[in-house]
Amino acid sequence: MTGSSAGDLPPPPYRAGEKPRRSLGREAIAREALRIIDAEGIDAVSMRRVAAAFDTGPASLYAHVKNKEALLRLAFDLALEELEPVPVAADDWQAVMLRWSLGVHEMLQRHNDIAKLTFAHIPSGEAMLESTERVLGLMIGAGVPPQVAAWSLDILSLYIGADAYEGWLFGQQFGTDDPVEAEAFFGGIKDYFASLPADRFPYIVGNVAALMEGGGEERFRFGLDMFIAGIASTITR
Amino acid sequence: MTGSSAGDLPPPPYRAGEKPRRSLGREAIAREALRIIDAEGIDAVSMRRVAAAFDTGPASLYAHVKNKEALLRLAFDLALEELEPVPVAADDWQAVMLRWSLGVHEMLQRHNDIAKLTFAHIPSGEAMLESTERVLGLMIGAGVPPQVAAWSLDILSLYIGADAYEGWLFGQQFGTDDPVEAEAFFGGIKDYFASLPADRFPYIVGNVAALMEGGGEERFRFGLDMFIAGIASTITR
DNA sequence: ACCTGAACACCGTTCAAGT
DNA sequence: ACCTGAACACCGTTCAAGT
Repeated sequence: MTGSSAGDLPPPPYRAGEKPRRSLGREAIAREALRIIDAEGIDAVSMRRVAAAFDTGPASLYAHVKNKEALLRLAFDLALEELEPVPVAADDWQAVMLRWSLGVHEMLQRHNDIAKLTFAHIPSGEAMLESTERVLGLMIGAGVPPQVAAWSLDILSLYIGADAYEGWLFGQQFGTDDPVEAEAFFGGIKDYFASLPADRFPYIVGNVAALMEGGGEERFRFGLDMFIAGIASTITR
Repeated sequence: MTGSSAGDLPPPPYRAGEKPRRSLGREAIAREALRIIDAEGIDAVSMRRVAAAFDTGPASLYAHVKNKEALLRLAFDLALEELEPVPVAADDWQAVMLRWSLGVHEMLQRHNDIAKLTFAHIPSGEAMLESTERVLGLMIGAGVPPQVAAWSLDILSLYIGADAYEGWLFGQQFGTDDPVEAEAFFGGIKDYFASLPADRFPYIVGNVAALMEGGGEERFRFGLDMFIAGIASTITR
């Protein structure tokens, strides 16, 4: 029997915490925050919990990020990097804009309530700047007045983020993604509208179906189409 | 000297806490929450602080409201009551819709970041139901397809709330309402855009002014006008 | 039904002290 | 520069006990 058989030896003390303790750093911290957002949403992110993933206390994070808000912004920037670049050679600006909008919307939906972080976020990442440049160029190239193009980009971003965030909130109001519960929730609202006195609220009562229809993707697409058509109408040839 | 001269008597003990201790109740609690929102914003509202205004502890509130979220919703409903009713006899639906939108936007701006509570809020108050009925009626009466009218109302509300919320957030990013600080903040962004390599980002660099112009009310109005025009274009006569 | 004190299980951030 | 334990000043919500 030699010392090389370590099977029944207690682990040496300096190896007790051997699990590959991840080292800190801006990106590692932001990535952990994004992981928590994906799993449980923004409210589940706390400095303590992020720090715990690195086997340390919350104070350690402050050497890398200014505060919690900055950490969440970094996590959002990571998510932005998932976006596919806008194709360079594309002439149909309306189709490009629609596809880009749907892509952003889908990305936001993949990350729980991350859309809440889109508000007042000024694009600074490389990828976002490039998308902005492309879409702006396509619009102006097609004859959209520059001021209209600039405002349209802002408003479009606002609409995409707001719709994604609202969609998440509605999802929260009936626990899980259970479609049965969703039906019960929206059905309850429908019944409420339908139960209003028809003499005082004829249009609401008479259009209950339309008011509840396609609360999700369909309504979003409708708004998108109408907005893009609105931009197109500003082109004077 | 009779007992009726109370000037030099110590206050009787049962009058020690005489200050007219406000009694609890759903509305009183919600009104206090709204007061705090107006003064310091939503994040300043805490169960403890609201309770303190009634000289009691946070547990007392739970006899009146389910939880903090419900309390904030009640506060928002109070703010909604400030809205002026949509005029009954009005034929120009586009003007009515524009005025109503601006009214809601202004109300939200009066209450700090209360716009954050507009997301996923289903109108239930008397006043809001009546506005919905009127605007819906005006649109449908003018020939807008019911489904378009219903979706448009949703999207319009989303846009109004999102813009107001984003406006508040931008206001936060430079401490107070100091226009000098605001100029420095937006000037910094402008300089950043202008400093990008012009060969890679020709459209951004070439349209810095348009990208920064009228970040506030002007851009909001533009989006509103375009959206209402979009609705109008769905009328087939 | 309404109200309360105390407790539970958390927060974000700062600070002095270490390396 | 980076990391840490401990502390500060808070949170929302629950619960047993009171009226």
